[in-house]
Amino acid sequence: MQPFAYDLPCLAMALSHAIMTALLDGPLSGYDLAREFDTSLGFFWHASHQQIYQELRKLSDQGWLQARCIAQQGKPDKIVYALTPTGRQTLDDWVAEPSKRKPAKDDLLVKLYNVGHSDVAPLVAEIRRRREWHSGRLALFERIRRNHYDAPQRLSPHKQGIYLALAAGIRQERTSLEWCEEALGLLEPLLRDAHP
Amino acid sequence: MQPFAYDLPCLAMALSHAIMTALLDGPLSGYDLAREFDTSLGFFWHASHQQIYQELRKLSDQGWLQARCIAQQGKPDKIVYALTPTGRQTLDDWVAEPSKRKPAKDDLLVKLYNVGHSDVAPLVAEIRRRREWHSGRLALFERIRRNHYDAPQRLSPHKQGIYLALAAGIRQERTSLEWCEEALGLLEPLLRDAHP
DNA sequence: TAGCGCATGTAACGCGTTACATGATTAC
DNA sequence: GTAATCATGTAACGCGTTACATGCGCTA
Repeated sequence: MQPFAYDLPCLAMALSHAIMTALLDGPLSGYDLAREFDTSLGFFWHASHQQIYQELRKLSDQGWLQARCIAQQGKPDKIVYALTPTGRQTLDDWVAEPSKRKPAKDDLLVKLYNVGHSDVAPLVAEIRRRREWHSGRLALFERIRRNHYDAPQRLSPHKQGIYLALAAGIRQERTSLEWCEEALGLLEPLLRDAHP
Repeated sequence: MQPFAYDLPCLAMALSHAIMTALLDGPLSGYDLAREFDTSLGFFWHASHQQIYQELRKLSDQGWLQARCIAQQGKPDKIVYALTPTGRQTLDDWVAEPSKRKPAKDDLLVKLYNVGHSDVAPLVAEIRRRREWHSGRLALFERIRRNHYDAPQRLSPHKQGIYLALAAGIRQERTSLEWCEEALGLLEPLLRDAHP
């Protein structure tokens, strides 16, 4: 029954926590957060500004963030959000929960099941495009590692955590690149004997 | 403006195409499809039976699948779906479209940004759990490869496509496993100097 | 004067998950 | 009897995307 339990809407499973995580290092505005979610944390959990603003509203209503309006000169006012002690506690509780893997879904792998029935040329083109993209991503991640996370054993625990996320990204991209090479090696020969 | 355009609801971006892909090899019932999506194709694009039944309804309404009721003895009747020529064409068109990568979102990587602020013990436990899971998955995938996709160069093009999906899975799992080892190597030493 | 950066939102909609629901037959 | 397998659905809801919307100040 639970009369008068929580009327507040439930919060996004993880985005809310990702936002709170981004606020660990200090208060930020929605705009700043949106840019943060285009890089760094956003490499592993992307979010659009629309989603972020809605989430910030909910998090404030819930009491996990404290909003403060800041007047600026030459720029529009902004609203800066800070973690509250309750928010901090909620975040810690979430970190302690077991995470669920979400199986990554990829169109391309489904399309591969159509080889032999459909034309392979577009798939080859797509895999070549991905090879370029992964190679760019890999270069970016490796540059970041070289510049900020060299010698991980000597880093602070906090930076070690971030390093491990980056390391996951690097391994991921490298693997994807290698797979692209393998796939092209197998599919390119099929291009000659074209399809009906 | 487009008056009287399509009144039919838009179809699931990829699940509909995944279902049609599964029907390339012959007609199947919703139940059969649901089992298919627990293995093989489902390794790369999972779907629940609820989702599948709804999608089948839409695909039939759209004219991309043909439903036929089959009476059985000792078992409930079943509805078997087959690709129509229009469906087949739609599928081919989809394969030829460029795919969009969806950046995989993973709670765990976000949680790693909390190291140094929250307790690492639950993260270490989570990574150990994942190590076991990935290792099981890898063993499964490698068994399938050994049994059905040995010597990929000699396979038919259709099987080569499926092989490549499997190969992506194998590389993925291997990479994840290696990452788990690296992460545990870095985080386990932090367990002793425990947290406030 | 046109476009970009800063700054914040609303609305609609689709995909996916979770919970709930039914009912027959076969195997232990 | 009671659990598992076969077989098919409905309803609610939340996350995420896309499209749409506003308005100031600086630079080319």
